[in-house]
Amino acid sequence: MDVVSPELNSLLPDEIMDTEAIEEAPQSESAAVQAEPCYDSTVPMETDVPPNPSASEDVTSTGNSQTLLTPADSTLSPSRHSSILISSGPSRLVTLKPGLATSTAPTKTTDSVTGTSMSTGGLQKLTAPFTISSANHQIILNKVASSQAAEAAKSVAPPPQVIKQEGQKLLVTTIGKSGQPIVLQLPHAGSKPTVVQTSGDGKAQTPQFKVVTIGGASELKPVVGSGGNQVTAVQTQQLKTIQIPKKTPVSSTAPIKFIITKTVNSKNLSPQTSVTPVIAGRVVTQTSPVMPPRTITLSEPHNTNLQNISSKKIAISPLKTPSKSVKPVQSVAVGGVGGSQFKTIIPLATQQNVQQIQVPGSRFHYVRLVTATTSSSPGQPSTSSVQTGEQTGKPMVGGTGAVRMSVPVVQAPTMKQVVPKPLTSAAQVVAAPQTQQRLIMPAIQPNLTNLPLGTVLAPAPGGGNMGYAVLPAQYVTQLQQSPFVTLASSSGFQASSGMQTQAKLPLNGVSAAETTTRPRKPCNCTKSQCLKLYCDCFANGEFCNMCNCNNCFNNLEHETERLKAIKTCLDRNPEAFKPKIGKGKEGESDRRHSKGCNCKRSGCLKNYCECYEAKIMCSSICKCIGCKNFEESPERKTLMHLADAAEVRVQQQTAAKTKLSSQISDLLMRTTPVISTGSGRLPYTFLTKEVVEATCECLLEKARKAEQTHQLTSEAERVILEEFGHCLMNIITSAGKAKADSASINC
DNA sequence: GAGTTTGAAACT
DNA sequence: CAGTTTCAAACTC
Repeated sequence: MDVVSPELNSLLPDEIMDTEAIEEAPQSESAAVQAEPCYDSTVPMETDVPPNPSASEDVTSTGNSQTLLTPADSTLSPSRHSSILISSGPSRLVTLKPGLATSTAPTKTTDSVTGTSMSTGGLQKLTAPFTISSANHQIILNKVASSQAAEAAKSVAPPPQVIKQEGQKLLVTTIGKSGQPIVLQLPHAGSKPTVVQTSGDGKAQTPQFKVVTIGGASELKPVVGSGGNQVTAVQTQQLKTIQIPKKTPVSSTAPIKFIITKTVNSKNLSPQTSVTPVIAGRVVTQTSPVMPPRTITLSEPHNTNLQNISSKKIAISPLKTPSKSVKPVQSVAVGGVGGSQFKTIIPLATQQNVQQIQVPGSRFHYVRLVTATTSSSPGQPSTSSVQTGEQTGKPMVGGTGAVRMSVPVVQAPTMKQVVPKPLTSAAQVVAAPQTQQRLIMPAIQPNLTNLPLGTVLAPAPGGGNMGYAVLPAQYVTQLQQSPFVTLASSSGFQASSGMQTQAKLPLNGVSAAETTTRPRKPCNCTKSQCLKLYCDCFANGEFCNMCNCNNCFNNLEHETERLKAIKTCLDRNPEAFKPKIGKGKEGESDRRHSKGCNCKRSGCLKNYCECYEAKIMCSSICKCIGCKNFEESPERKTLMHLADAAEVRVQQQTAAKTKLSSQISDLLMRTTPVISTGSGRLPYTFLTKEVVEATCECLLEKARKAEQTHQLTSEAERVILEEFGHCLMNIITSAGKAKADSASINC
């Protein structure tokens, strides 16, 4: 996953900036694209979004928090001049207005599909005409709730984001604010790519899956992320899903998605892409009277090399007038994709949600999904009412919740390349306040051309809770499997101290520490705000999670500060975020400290020493004094033996405890259900009330007989005691018998 | 748990 | 680049 943000552009060193993109990015708008109708109605997309029975129909919700996206024109006829403008109002309304496309987008819109939305009662109307302009290779998602918003979007355009990816399943989720359109730049076969292409050897292109989620209605931000994967098999379809969840709580959000299905003809290698709307998780097929898919042609090299993916670009930029100063354009080049893997996407349809996620064991421990959710409509179930479909746009309320979408994705062992490219040098200076991308970089590389997976767009300074996240499939999958994620996502995860507190909340009666796998130890920073390398969390590119730090800024709430801190660290040391323990020179140990230690008093045999802590020996680059951390060191060997012995001992103890606990539990489970009474008495407890009463009856009977026979008191006592003894024996015998029976039954 | 030690990071 | 300071983890009691 890569993160690119306008702010980051300004923060990152100059060397990472690709000036070529600056020059070429504006040209993409004028790129000519041949639009071809796509007749492939199949959508090879896997999603677990609950199908909406009336997906093709208007869906209404009682809250204003719902996002409505309805194409007025039910026919998404193939258009060669198509641009999609999706404008959403501050009330989480998503409207599609073709008119905006021509006015705000620097593209010519000759053919447009418009959609309208209605508000019923508490619902807000959504007039959602939109246009798909294939001529310009752009899909512009503009969020304009009102005329003012539309104007604002026109006048104040955030820096466009150009994302180029190759063979990478791309998932982009975002929750933008109003007035910020998102333009999806579709590369043209004949047009020059605005972004430097890193692959493409002329072979067949592998399928790509791009999912763009625009959460919330208040703001749309250009965000694009991607991950690169190697293509292992030829695929004939590519999916691009644009998901537009609203800024409403999960329970009331109806994500609107566009599934762009790319079909590559194996014969003529002419890629075709169809845009299919998905409402409330239901794909509106071509047969749908509401939103028939549109077909556009993607300009992609007809590569046959599966290992390389042709250049596909997605430019997400605000609608801005051409006269405006050019805003920075960021490009993401993605490596090849292949194989079959599912990428799970978690929509950001949460209320004012700042989600922090850490993936245990993953190189990138966090993925941030931020939503600028405003008020939510209480009582809006995910299965909101769906109105009958009409040709006009229809509001819909989709199930929010943890909408999960899985698309085939191939693992990408290789790094994808992110090449941020401002259109102009001045573009960097022009910090779009609307642009609230959020950057989350698990491990920030000094050179963005080699960003690791996990890059996330970050918001501009002063930005709200809007954000975008590009989630590699494997991480998202892990996220959903993580209890922590569930906890965070379900409770409006708060960053900073609140986040930490919340993360510690017990989960199902078990402490979070027991149920959540934490990638590392919690930090205890007090003065560094967790924004310096003193903080292990920060140094490892992680958010603080379940830490004990104070005044923590290493969270989503302080991404601006965090970005600055990252920039500062990178300025100071470009290798700051790279692993310290790496492979040494040839002939040396496979693992060694990149910088070496400087220990003076510890003899490098304590955890103060980073080499020793990493369980590696000091190397020639270490500047330690009195080092004892070398191969032949007797002290080291002794320590190693002691450590090994201690470890074995601990393991044995742990195993013994586990075994004992298991046995006890097993024993209880076996006996309790069978023998215990309804009152919950433990097994073998046969001195129940009934047994005691019966015993007493027996004793009293003996007493009565002794009295009737005028026996001596001593004789009566003897008889009664004997009877008591008999009773006890019966009890013991019965208990033993019952135990044996229960054991046999359970076994 | 409080205090000390240590060395990396940050600063000058 | 070197010396100093700051910082948080490791360690000791």
